[in-house]
Amino acid sequence: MSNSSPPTVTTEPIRATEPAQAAEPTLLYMMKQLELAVRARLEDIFRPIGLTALQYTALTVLERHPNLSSAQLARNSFVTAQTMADMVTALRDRGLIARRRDPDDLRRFVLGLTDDGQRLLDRYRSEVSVLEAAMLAGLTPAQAADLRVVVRACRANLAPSLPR
Amino acid sequence: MSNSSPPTVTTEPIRATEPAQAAEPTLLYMMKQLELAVRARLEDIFRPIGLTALQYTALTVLERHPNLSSAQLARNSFVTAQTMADMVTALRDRGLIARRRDPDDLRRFVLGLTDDGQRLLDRYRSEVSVLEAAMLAGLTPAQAADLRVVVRACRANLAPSLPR
DNA sequence: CTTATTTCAGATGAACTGAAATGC
DNA sequence: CGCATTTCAGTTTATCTGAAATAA
Repeated sequence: MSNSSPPTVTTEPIRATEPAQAAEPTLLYMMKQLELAVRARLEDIFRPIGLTALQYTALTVLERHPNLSSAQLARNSFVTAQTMADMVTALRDRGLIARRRDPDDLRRFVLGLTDDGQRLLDRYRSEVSVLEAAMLAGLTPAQAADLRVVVRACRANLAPSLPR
Repeated sequence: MSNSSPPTVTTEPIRATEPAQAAEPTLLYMMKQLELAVRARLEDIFRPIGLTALQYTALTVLERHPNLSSAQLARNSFVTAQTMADMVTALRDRGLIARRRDPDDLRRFVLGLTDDGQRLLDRYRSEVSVLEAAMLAGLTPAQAADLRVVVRACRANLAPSLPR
């Protein structure tokens, strides 16, 4: 899609008034902005090796929870099973993950990191930690610890079905 | 793209080991999960009226900061100017925002909510507040207040160029 | 019989890059 | 001149919906 409507020089319909109230953004908005900033930094880190932030995230999930199926991973990431299937294919083609049939449920393929995948995570762990540290700069250790607890609680409130 | 490689029943390359360590997700990951959950809820709220979460967010930004240009709005949202131009067109076509030339810089069009746009925000404000409250359920008022402060600090650390 | 998982196929929309016109 | 903003044009890529095969 491209832009369409003519360059009408509208003069009236805009609400003229300036910063009426002090303009405090909602917490939801600030969190979204923060997530966007984090994601941009993560993309910067992984762009050189052609990995998206979502793919990197999937690898870290598989590190903590091996033997998930692609469908489970999809629910975890709020995407459809078909979308995750494509991402799993990409990561398998790069040799970062592999899969085998679940002996207990022959419909499922369970996923896991390959040695290459594990090495990749090991190689970038410190760089990601540096990013996290940069984000938390200036906070007291207590504030940082509290942030973990509170974010976990918020996540549980809104997505109780998610593991952990 | 669709899936390609043959259904190779891989048996070996998977690292067999189970939950080696206690598997504590990184703070970055938990925040991403939380943001995904929030966004899914926002999409649920605004899907009935055909508004994306990004579009709604743009409206709230214009409410707090009238007279931004499309390019400024783009930088705020971490998208290109072209992408934001399309979104601005969509919102103008729906009559939710309008624009006029900036008298001080004739290259720019400054944006603002129309009365319809303002009414839409007013109509949904309580629903979004309910979502925010649901997210914060079970937290003490002090924890919730601290979350604001800490998120703002984190955002400033990673995106110092952003307004506020 | 119903449901979950995977896979194939196609459609859509949201984002991008490149380039031009205009004005600072 | 260089830079910012807007706009036009085309492309890519990620996501979706729909449907089928297999197995619980």
